[in-house]
Amino acid sequence: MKTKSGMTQNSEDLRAIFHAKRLKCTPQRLAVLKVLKESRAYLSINMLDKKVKEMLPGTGLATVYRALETLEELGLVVKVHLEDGCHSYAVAPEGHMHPIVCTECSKVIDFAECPLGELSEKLTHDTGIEIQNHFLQLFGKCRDCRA
Amino acid sequence: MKTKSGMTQNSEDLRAIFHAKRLKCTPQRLAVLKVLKESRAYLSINMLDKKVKEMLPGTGLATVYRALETLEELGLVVKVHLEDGCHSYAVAPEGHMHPIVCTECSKVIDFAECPLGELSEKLTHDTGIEIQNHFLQLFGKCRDCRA
DNA sequence: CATACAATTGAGAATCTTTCTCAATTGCGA
DNA sequence: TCGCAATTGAGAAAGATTCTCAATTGTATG
Repeated sequence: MKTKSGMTQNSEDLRAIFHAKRLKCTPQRLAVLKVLKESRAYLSINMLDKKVKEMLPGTGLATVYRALETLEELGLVVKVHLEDGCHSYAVAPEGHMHPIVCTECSKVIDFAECPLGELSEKLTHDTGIEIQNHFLQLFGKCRDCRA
Repeated sequence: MKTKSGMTQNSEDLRAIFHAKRLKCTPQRLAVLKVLKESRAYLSINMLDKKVKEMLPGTGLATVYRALETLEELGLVVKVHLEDGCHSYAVAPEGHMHPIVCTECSKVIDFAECPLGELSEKLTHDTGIEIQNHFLQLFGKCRDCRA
């Protein structure tokens, strides 16, 4: 009952998401998503590639790239920018949320209290710029890593 | 009188900034900074390279990369992440500010009303994560580009 | 102002990272 | 089950970034 809006999609939900856009539900795409879901952290392309190959041997690097692109278009995965300028990927949070990334262990905690709704309106009014989008990430050290 | 804390450093200020870290004040580094200051917009490496070569013919691409790295360390320049995942560079704003990037013309407007100070404290308290840093950018369409 | 030295530079090679190509394979609708 | 369009693997290609090294150039020092 709650699957469609809840934390995780089951395989049927996923299948529907793919088919709605005439995309195939392939083991490679599922593997990439599964790896990200299981890790609960940002993963670089190389780490992803490594873990996907463990889960589904033979998967090519190009396929990992392509799967990420597809999953991003479907809103299932987000690309993130790390402080050093590199890219990584994570499962997309539900609803409008922003991630807190632990700088030690790369774990991700999403938070929903986005302070930008009202600020955007104010800025649009003050500056004449029509705010369309924003990108926000926090970096910190999680409880475990502080011990 | 206000140069040291105001909008722009004059050449003497700059010289001091370099020398404080035993770095040379070279025409190449100055050119990269000048191009960024004059453009008032995010510039990709290639655009920077092009404009720097116009200002100081013979400057190599590697030097542009190295200058950006140095200027970033000095806090004079910031690396930014665009929506498509590419990197660009801009002059660092004074104080704690965040940029609004016009998605049409790449112009940058900095704003100072960072809503994250109090939110960070709240999150640290609620989640146990010690927030160290954050990254925030807004995207929108500026007045000129809406006409 | 001349000198010496360490930092910096230019050019191209080397090393990633990401995309593209194309034949072979595989989901999936009919 | 069949046929077709979408997808994949592998490697080539393209792009982005860093490295190497000899030559050059700021700058502190005298």
